[in-house]
Amino acid sequence: MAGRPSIFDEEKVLEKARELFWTRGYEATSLDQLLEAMGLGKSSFYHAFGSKKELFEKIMDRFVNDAIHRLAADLPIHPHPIERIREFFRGIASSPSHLHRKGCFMGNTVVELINTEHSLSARAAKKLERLEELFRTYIAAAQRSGELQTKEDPAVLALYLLTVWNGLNITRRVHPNPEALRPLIELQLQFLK
Amino acid sequence: MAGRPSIFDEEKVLEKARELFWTRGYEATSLDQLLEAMGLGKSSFYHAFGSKKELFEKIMDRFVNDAIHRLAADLPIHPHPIERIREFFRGIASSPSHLHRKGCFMGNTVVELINTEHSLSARAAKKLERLEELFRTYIAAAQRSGELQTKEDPAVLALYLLTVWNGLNITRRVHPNPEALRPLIELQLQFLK
DNA sequence: TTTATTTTGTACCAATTAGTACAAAATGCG
DNA sequence: CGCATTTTGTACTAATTGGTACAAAATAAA
Repeated sequence: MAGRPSIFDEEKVLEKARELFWTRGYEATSLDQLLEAMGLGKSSFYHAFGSKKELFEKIMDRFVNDAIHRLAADLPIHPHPIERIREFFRGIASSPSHLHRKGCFMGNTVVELINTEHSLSARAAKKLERLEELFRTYIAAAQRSGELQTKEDPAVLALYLLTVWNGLNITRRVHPNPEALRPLIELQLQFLK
Repeated sequence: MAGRPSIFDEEKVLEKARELFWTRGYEATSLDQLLEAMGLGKSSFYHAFGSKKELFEKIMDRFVNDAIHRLAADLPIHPHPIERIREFFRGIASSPSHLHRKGCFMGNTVVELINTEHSLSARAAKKLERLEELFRTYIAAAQRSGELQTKEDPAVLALYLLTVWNGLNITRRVHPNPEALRPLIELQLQFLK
């Protein structure tokens, strides 16, 4: 227990790497771009993170998607969880355009890597399943509490919401304007009543 | 008007290339993989297609997404166009698993290249807009003919269907089984009445 | 059969890819 | 201090990336 102290703050350096991976994807993010953004030398990088792939895995596990994370944190303390879910989706419409272009980190990863780096794609898919589970849990609870009247199977409704999320994250790339997205989202949310 | 005859059938060779691009994506498909699959030498390749990027553009323009193409061909001759659209979506559930893994060529392209090869991503986005227009046209017609009772704005309904399509093409990667997809799709189609 | 035209095969290229080897530097502990 | 331990910087690799140069091959028309 001694050794030369490391210069970098792991938290900050991972954040920089995530930003790059999120916007450019896995393959299109080169090691040199990572090193530059993280402010690390090659030696420190490999010593600390092992490989590009391991770094990517670590980032997926740590941050998941910001949005998912925030939602998961908010739901248990919200008096009307379903309303919080509605806000989750409504927020998409008013996002700044650079967020439209980034879309969903996990969705992007599933799409990009499913036939080339399947283990990474599957790992991302599991995060999306966690989001789906989150939806299912709170939908079921809301049906019991009376916040939701619908008799639809919570599992199907949850999968529906996941698909809305996935769909919006492509559609918002095609139509990055709130005027198009807002009525679309309101329509989609009509199943949540 | 003379010259050495070319060995390859352009149609077949483009089909091979599309298959590769569709499953692996743009970046992850190397020139060597293309040459091998197409059965061409480098010289013939560059002479005939210019560059990897131009080839990709040509393929996008020519084939678009198979599914979109077939739908666009069927709709004008179908007695109940909306029912044809429903079948379009129901077909997803019963697709073989290799199609689940491929997803939508244009959706994949929008996602992969939006921050790295923006012109290609935008080109793909335009194809998706064509699909959206197709939906809008036939929804509006069905409202006039009485096949649809809903009073929802055809533009919003069309964007909704595009988003369902986009969403399913990610969700089907996470849940490639018909038992999960079928009730989901039926739920989503309830707006089409 | 020459000639213009087009396609093809081979060799080559500079740049970039992810990743390693290894010694020097910087610490805490005994 | 001196030593074990850890992190860092520099140099180096082997493989792969997309793309070019150029001459040989194969044709149709004159």
